[in-house]
Amino acid sequence: MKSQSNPICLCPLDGVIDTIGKKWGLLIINEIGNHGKLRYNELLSELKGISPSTLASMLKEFEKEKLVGKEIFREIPPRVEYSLSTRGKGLREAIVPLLKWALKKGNYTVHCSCSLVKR
Amino acid sequence: MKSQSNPICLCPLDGVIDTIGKKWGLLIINEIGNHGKLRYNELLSELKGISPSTLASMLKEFEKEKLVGKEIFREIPPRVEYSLSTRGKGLREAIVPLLKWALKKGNYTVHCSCSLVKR
DNA sequence: CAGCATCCTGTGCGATACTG
DNA sequence: CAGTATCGCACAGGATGCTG
Repeated sequence: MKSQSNPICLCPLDGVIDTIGKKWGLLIINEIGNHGKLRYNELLSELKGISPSTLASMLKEFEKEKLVGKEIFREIPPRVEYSLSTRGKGLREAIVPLLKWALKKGNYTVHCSCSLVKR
Repeated sequence: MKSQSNPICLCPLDGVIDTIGKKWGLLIINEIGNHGKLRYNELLSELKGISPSTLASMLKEFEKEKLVGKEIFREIPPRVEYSLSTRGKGLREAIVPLLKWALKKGNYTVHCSCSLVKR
Protein backbone atom coordinates (compact mmCIF):
# COMPACT_ATOMS: atom_id res chain seq x y z
CA MET A 1 0.00 0.00 0.00
CA LYS A 2 0.94 3.61 -0.32
CA SER A 3 1.47 4.64 3.25
CA GLN A 4 4.33 6.60 1.77
CA SER A 5 2.66 9.68 0.38
CA ASN A 6 -0.71 10.00 1.99
CA PRO A 7 -1.95 13.48 1.16
CA ILE A 8 -2.23 15.77 4.15
CA CYS A 9 -3.93 19.13 4.10
CA LEU A 10 -2.51 21.84 6.32
CA CYS A 11 -5.20 24.46 5.87
CA PRO A 12 -6.67 23.69 9.30
CA LEU A 13 -3.51 25.23 10.69
CA ASP A 14 -4.38 28.44 8.95
CA GLY A 15 -4.48 30.92 11.81
CA VAL A 16 -2.85 28.52 14.21
CA ILE A 17 0.68 28.86 12.93
CA ASP A 18 0.56 32.58 13.59
CA THR A 19 -0.18 31.78 17.20
CA ILE A 20 1.94 28.80 18.11
CA GLY A 21 4.72 29.49 15.65
CA LYS A 22 5.80 32.53 17.55
CA LYS A 23 8.88 32.39 19.69
CA TRP A 24 7.09 32.12 23.02
CA GLY A 25 3.80 30.58 21.92
CA LEU A 26 4.18 26.97 22.90
CA LEU A 27 6.41 27.83 25.83
CA ILE A 28 3.67 29.86 27.47
CA ILE A 29 0.95 27.32 26.78
CA ASN A 30 3.08 24.54 28.15
CA GLU A 31 4.22 26.43 31.22
CA ILE A 32 0.66 27.16 32.20
CA GLY A 33 -0.26 23.57 31.51
CA ASN A 34 2.53 22.27 33.67
CA HIS A 35 1.40 24.34 36.62
CA GLY A 36 -2.34 24.27 36.20
CA LYS A 37 -2.67 27.89 37.17
CA LEU A 38 -0.15 30.67 36.94
CA ARG A 39 -0.04 34.36 37.67
CA TYR A 40 1.38 37.00 35.38
CA ASN A 41 4.60 37.58 37.28
CA GLU A 42 5.09 33.88 37.85
CA LEU A 43 5.02 33.37 34.12
CA LEU A 44 7.34 36.29 33.69
CA SER A 45 9.99 34.80 35.92
CA GLU A 46 9.41 31.21 34.91
CA LEU A 47 9.92 31.96 31.24
CA LYS A 48 13.29 33.52 31.64
CA GLY A 49 13.97 36.11 28.97
CA ILE A 50 10.49 37.13 27.94
CA SER A 51 9.61 40.79 28.22
CA PRO A 52 6.45 42.00 29.98
CA SER A 53 5.02 43.53 26.85
CA THR A 54 5.54 40.38 24.84
CA LEU A 55 3.98 38.21 27.50
CA ALA A 56 1.01 40.52 27.81
CA SER A 57 0.34 40.56 24.09
CA MET A 58 0.67 36.80 23.81
CA LEU A 59 -1.70 36.22 26.70
CA LYS A 60 -4.21 38.58 25.17
CA GLU A 61 -4.02 36.73 21.91
CA PHE A 62 -4.44 33.40 23.63
CA GLU A 63 -7.49 34.66 25.46
CA LYS A 64 -8.99 35.76 22.18
CA GLU A 65 -8.22 32.37 20.69
CA LYS A 66 -9.85 30.78 23.73
CA LEU A 67 -6.72 28.83 24.51
CA VAL A 68 -6.27 30.18 28.00
CA GLY A 69 -8.75 31.38 30.58
CA LYS A 70 -8.21 34.31 32.90
CA GLU A 71 -9.52 34.67 36.40
CA ILE A 72 -9.37 38.04 38.05
CA PHE A 73 -9.47 38.44 41.82
CA ARG A 74 -10.40 41.92 42.85
CA GLU A 75 -7.98 42.20 45.69
CA ILE A 76 -5.22 44.48 46.78
CA PRO A 77 -2.72 43.81 45.46
CA PRO A 78 -4.56 42.52 42.41
CA ARG A 79 -4.28 38.85 41.52
CA VAL A 80 -4.84 37.24 38.14
CA GLU A 81 -4.59 33.58 37.38
CA TYR A 82 -4.21 32.06 33.96
CA SER A 83 -5.13 28.50 33.13
CA LEU A 84 -5.57 26.40 30.04
CA SER A 85 -8.97 25.97 28.49
CA THR A 86 -10.00 22.54 27.32
CA ARG A 87 -8.90 23.58 23.90
CA GLY A 88 -5.57 24.77 25.27
CA LYS A 89 -5.02 21.47 27.01
CA GLY A 90 -5.77 19.72 23.76
CA LEU A 91 -3.12 21.74 22.02
CA ARG A 92 -0.60 20.90 24.68
CA GLU A 93 -1.34 17.22 24.23
CA ALA A 94 -1.21 17.51 20.46
CA ILE A 95 2.41 18.53 20.39
CA VAL A 96 3.67 15.53 22.32
CA PRO A 97 4.28 13.52 19.12
CA LEU A 98 6.26 16.46 17.84
CA LEU A 99 8.43 16.32 20.94
CA LYS A 100 9.00 12.62 20.56
CA TRP A 101 10.02 13.20 17.00
CA ALA A 102 12.38 15.98 17.99
CA LEU A 103 14.08 13.69 20.46
CA LYS A 104 14.96 11.20 17.79
CA LYS A 105 18.12 12.33 16.06
CA GLY A 106 19.29 9.73 13.58
CA ASN A 107 18.36 6.32 14.95
CA TYR A 108 19.03 6.89 18.60
CA THR A 109 16.84 8.67 21.08
CA VAL A 110 18.26 11.55 23.02
CA HIS A 111 17.42 12.00 26.65
CA CYS A 112 16.46 15.38 27.91
CA SER A 113 17.87 16.58 31.20
CA CYS A 114 14.46 17.80 32.25
CA SER A 115 11.78 15.48 33.53
CA LEU A 116 10.57 15.10 29.99
CA VAL A 117 7.72 13.83 27.98
CA LYS A 118 5.25 11.55 29.65
CA ARG A 119 5.14 7.85 28.90
CA MET B 1 -1.86 9.97 39.08
CA LYS B 2 -3.37 13.01 37.49
CA SER B 3 -3.34 12.83 33.74
CA GLN B 4 -4.31 16.48 33.99
CA SER B 5 -1.07 18.32 34.53
CA ASN B 6 1.69 15.96 33.56
CA PRO B 7 4.85 18.01 33.22
CA ILE B 8 6.11 18.33 29.68
CA CYS B 9 9.50 19.66 28.72
CA LEU B 10 9.76 21.60 25.49
CA CYS B 11 13.51 21.92 25.27
CA PRO B 12 13.71 19.19 22.61
CA LEU B 13 12.02 21.71 20.34
CA ASP B 14 14.91 24.08 20.86
CA GLY B 15 16.16 24.65 17.33
CA VAL B 16 13.09 23.09 15.79
CA ILE B 17 10.74 25.98 16.40
CA ASP B 18 13.01 28.24 14.38
CA THR B 19 12.53 25.90 11.47
CA ILE B 20 8.93 24.81 11.53
CA GLY B 21 7.57 27.91 13.16
CA LYS B 22 8.32 29.97 10.11
CA LYS B 23 5.53 30.93 7.81
CA TRP B 24 6.33 28.43 5.07
CA GLY B 25 8.11 25.76 7.08
CA LEU B 26 5.46 23.11 7.47
CA LEU B 27 3.86 24.02 4.17
CA ILE B 28 7.02 23.15 2.26
CA ILE B 29 7.68 19.96 4.18
CA ASN B 30 4.13 18.83 3.68
CA GLU B 31 3.99 19.72 0.02
CA ILE B 32 7.07 17.69 -0.72
CA GLY B 33 5.70 14.86 1.38
CA ASN B 34 2.41 14.88 -0.48
CA HIS B 35 4.15 14.55 -3.82
CA GLY B 36 7.08 12.36 -2.91
CA LYS B 37 9.42 14.31 -5.12
CA LEU B 38 9.17 17.90 -6.26
CA ARG B 39 11.24 20.27 -8.33
CA TYR B 40 12.06 23.83 -7.39
CA ASN B 41 9.63 25.50 -9.74
CA GLU B 42 6.91 23.02 -8.95
CA LEU B 43 7.17 23.99 -5.33
CA LEU B 44 7.22 27.62 -6.31
CA SER B 45 3.92 27.39 -8.15
CA GLU B 46 2.32 24.88 -5.82
CA LEU B 47 2.88 27.05 -2.77
CA LYS B 48 1.15 30.08 -4.15
CA GLY B 49 2.59 33.27 -2.74
CA ILE B 50 6.06 32.22 -1.74
CA SER B 51 8.93 34.15 -3.24
CA PRO B 52 11.90 32.43 -4.90
CA SER B 53 14.37 33.80 -2.40
CA THR B 54 12.31 32.64 0.54
CA LEU B 55 11.85 29.18 -0.92
CA ALA B 56 15.54 28.87 -1.68
CA SER B 57 16.59 29.85 1.82
CA MET B 58 14.07 27.52 3.42
CA LEU B 59 15.18 24.61 1.29
CA LYS B 60 18.79 25.31 2.14
CA GLU B 61 17.96 25.30 5.81
CA PHE B 62 16.02 22.07 5.50
CA GLU B 63 18.92 20.42 3.75
CA LYS B 64 21.22 21.49 6.56
CA GLU B 65 18.75 20.11 9.08
CA LYS B 66 18.64 16.89 7.09
CA LEU B 67 14.89 17.16 6.70
CA VAL B 68 14.89 17.11 2.92
CA GLY B 69 17.20 15.49 0.43
CA LYS B 70 18.24 17.01 -2.87
CA GLU B 71 18.99 15.15 -6.05
CA ILE B 72 20.69 17.00 -8.87
CA PHE B 73 20.47 15.82 -12.47
CA ARG B 74 23.17 17.31 -14.64
CA GLU B 75 21.03 17.92 -17.67
CA ILE B 76 20.09 20.79 -19.89
CA PRO B 77 17.89 22.34 -18.72
CA PRO B 78 18.99 21.48 -15.19
CA ARG B 79 16.72 19.39 -13.01
CA VAL B 80 16.67 19.17 -9.24
CA GLU B 81 14.35 17.06 -7.18
CA TYR B 82 13.60 17.50 -3.51
CA SER B 83 12.28 14.75 -1.31
CA LEU B 84 11.76 14.14 2.37
CA SER B 85 14.37 12.32 4.38
CA THR B 86 13.23 9.70 6.86
CA ARG B 87 13.47 12.36 9.49
CA GLY B 88 11.42 14.73 7.35
CA LYS B 89 8.72 12.13 6.91
CA GLY B 90 8.70 11.64 10.64
CA LEU B 91 8.10 15.32 11.16
CA ARG B 92 5.26 15.31 8.70
CA GLU B 93 3.63 12.44 10.55
CA ALA B 94 4.23 14.09 13.89
CA ILE B 95 2.04 17.06 13.11
CA VAL B 96 -1.06 15.04 12.28
CA PRO B 97 -2.33 15.21 15.89
CA LEU B 98 -1.89 18.95 15.70
CA LEU B 99 -4.07 19.02 12.61
CA LYS B 100 -6.75 16.94 14.24
CA TRP B 101 -6.69 19.28 17.18
CA ALA B 102 -6.94 22.32 14.92
CA LEU B 103 -10.01 20.85 13.26
CA LYS B 104 -11.86 20.69 16.53
CA LYS B 105 -13.35 24.08 17.25
CA GLY B 106 -15.49 23.95 20.36
CA ASN B 107 -17.13 20.55 20.47
CA TYR B 108 -17.80 20.00 16.83
CA THR B 109 -15.35 18.92 14.19
CA VAL B 110 -14.90 21.09 11.15
CA HIS B 111 -14.49 19.56 7.76
CA CYS B 112 -11.83 20.82 5.48
CA SER B 113 -12.63 21.33 1.83
CA CYS B 114 -9.40 19.65 0.89
CA SER B 115 -8.98 15.90 0.95
CA LEU B 116 -7.69 16.18 4.47
CA VAL B 117 -6.01 14.30 7.20
CA LYS B 118 -5.74 10.59 6.93
CA ARG B 119 -8.07 8.48 9.02
C1' DC C 1 0.81 43.15 41.14
C1' DA C 2 -0.67 43.32 36.51
C1' DG C 3 -0.33 45.28 32.88
C1' DC C 4 -0.11 49.34 28.89
C1' DA C 5 2.59 53.02 26.15
C1' DT C 6 6.64 54.12 23.75
C1' DC C 7 10.83 53.56 21.43
C1' DC C 8 14.05 50.83 18.88
C1' DT C 9 16.25 46.93 16.52
C1' DG C 10 16.55 42.58 14.02
C1' DT C 11 14.89 39.97 10.47
C1' DG C 12 11.43 37.23 7.93
C1' DC C 13 9.87 37.63 3.72
C1' DG C 14 8.00 39.75 -0.66
C1' DA C 15 9.24 41.91 -5.32
C1' DT C 16 12.14 42.21 -8.88
C1' DA C 17 16.03 41.54 -11.78
C1' DC C 18 19.92 38.91 -13.03
C1' DT C 19 23.04 34.53 -13.79
C1' DG C 20 24.86 29.65 -14.87
C1' DC D 1 15.31 25.57 -14.92
C1' DA D 2 17.21 26.61 -10.63
C1' DG D 3 18.50 29.49 -8.23
C1' DT D 4 21.27 34.33 -6.38
C1' DA D 5 21.49 39.49 -5.44
C1' DT D 6 19.49 43.59 -3.90
C1' DC D 7 16.14 46.46 -1.88
C1' DG D 8 12.55 47.57 1.27
C1' DC D 9 8.93 47.05 4.50
C1' DA D 10 6.17 45.13 8.15
C1' DC D 11 6.32 43.24 12.40
C1' DA D 12 7.96 40.38 16.42
C1' DG D 13 9.77 41.31 20.40
C1' DG D 14 13.32 43.51 23.86
C1' DA D 15 14.00 47.59 27.19
C1' DT D 16 12.16 50.91 29.96
C1' DG D 17 8.97 53.75 32.39
C1' DC D 18 4.26 54.70 33.95
C1' DT D 19 -0.47 53.58 35.94
C1' DG D 20 -4.67 51.55 38.39
